[in-house]
Amino acid sequence: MEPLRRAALVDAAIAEIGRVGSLDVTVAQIARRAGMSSALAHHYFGAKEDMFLAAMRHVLTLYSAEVRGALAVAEGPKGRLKAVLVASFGPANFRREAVGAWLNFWVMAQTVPQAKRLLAVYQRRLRSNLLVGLRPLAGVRAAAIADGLGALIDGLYLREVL
Amino acid sequence: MEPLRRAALVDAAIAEIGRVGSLDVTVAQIARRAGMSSALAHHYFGAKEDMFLAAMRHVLTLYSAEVRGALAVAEGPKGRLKAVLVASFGPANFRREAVGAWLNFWVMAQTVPQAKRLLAVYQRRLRSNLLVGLRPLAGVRAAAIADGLGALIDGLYLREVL
DNA sequence: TTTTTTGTTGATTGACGAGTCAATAAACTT
DNA sequence: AAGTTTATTGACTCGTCAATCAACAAAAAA
Repeated sequence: MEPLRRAALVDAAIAEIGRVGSLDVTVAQIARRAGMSSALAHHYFGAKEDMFLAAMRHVLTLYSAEVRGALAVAEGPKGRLKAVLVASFGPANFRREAVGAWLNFWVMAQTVPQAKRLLAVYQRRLRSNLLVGLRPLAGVRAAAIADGLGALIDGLYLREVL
Repeated sequence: MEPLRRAALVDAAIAEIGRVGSLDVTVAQIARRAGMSSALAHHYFGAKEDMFLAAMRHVLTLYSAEVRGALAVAEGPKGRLKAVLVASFGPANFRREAVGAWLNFWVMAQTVPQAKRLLAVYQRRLRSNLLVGLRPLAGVRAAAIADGLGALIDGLYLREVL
């Protein structure tokens, strides 16, 4: 049961955060959506924050998988670059719920060190993925372009949230 | 007293939101920082949310003023464009506290219609300011570039938050 | 079958926080 | 001086919610 319940709770947490638009989501709400009592949610995740962190990790994992998938079939530098962009704005990342959750994970990163670390990992990986495609095309300027492109992606995503 | 108290509360709210990194800030905290009782805070702003909205309005107003100031002394399209960018990344917007507050206003915009409207006004204005500088330089493509540039600004800002 | 482990919940606790209220004080008005 | 408005607060109410616990059910192990 444990893995099933945990997965259900993680999904429910993402959906609920997305629905409400903030982290002001009660454990009871999440548990209800996942079809169980709030006590059970506490049983599987010690504290609420652990649940949120697991949810964030899950979103990030999905994103990683998508990028990896796209990169696997990409050809040449331009192809690789395009793959990252397509994956970043692919349907999985734009599942209504995930979009709403994303912004709130950002907020969480401000307070919760664990969340900050997760986000840092994601940013490093995005940067490195962009660099692979950019270096053959832009040489020394690749690093600067990757930084700008990363910010642009986040910015466009941010716009989409509203 | 009223205007003084309100201003003090708005400043305290921005500072406290920035410090804590989220909207989970108690009225008591804000009031204490502003040097008064929580009851008094409730006296001047009916509800907590009103205080937050006033704080957001204040930040946005400061930003507007800065852009206007920079545009006033700008010469030519390139100058105007640069003025908007300089103002956007100017020191006022990067006061430690304000930076932290921004992200949370974004979150608030997801839930509170008033906040959404304020943010929309800001985005429209930014876009139009960019367009003034861009149209002479890019003609028809100005609109698309302005959109991208707007997102880029937000994205860079977002990076800075972390 | 008895015992143990796993799954599950209703009820409760304890803390916290927004918003109200009654009361006091100080400042103006008449 | 008496009255009226404005400023201010401590104490309180009421609701909410995370987390715990004791109890029950059901499956697995002995």
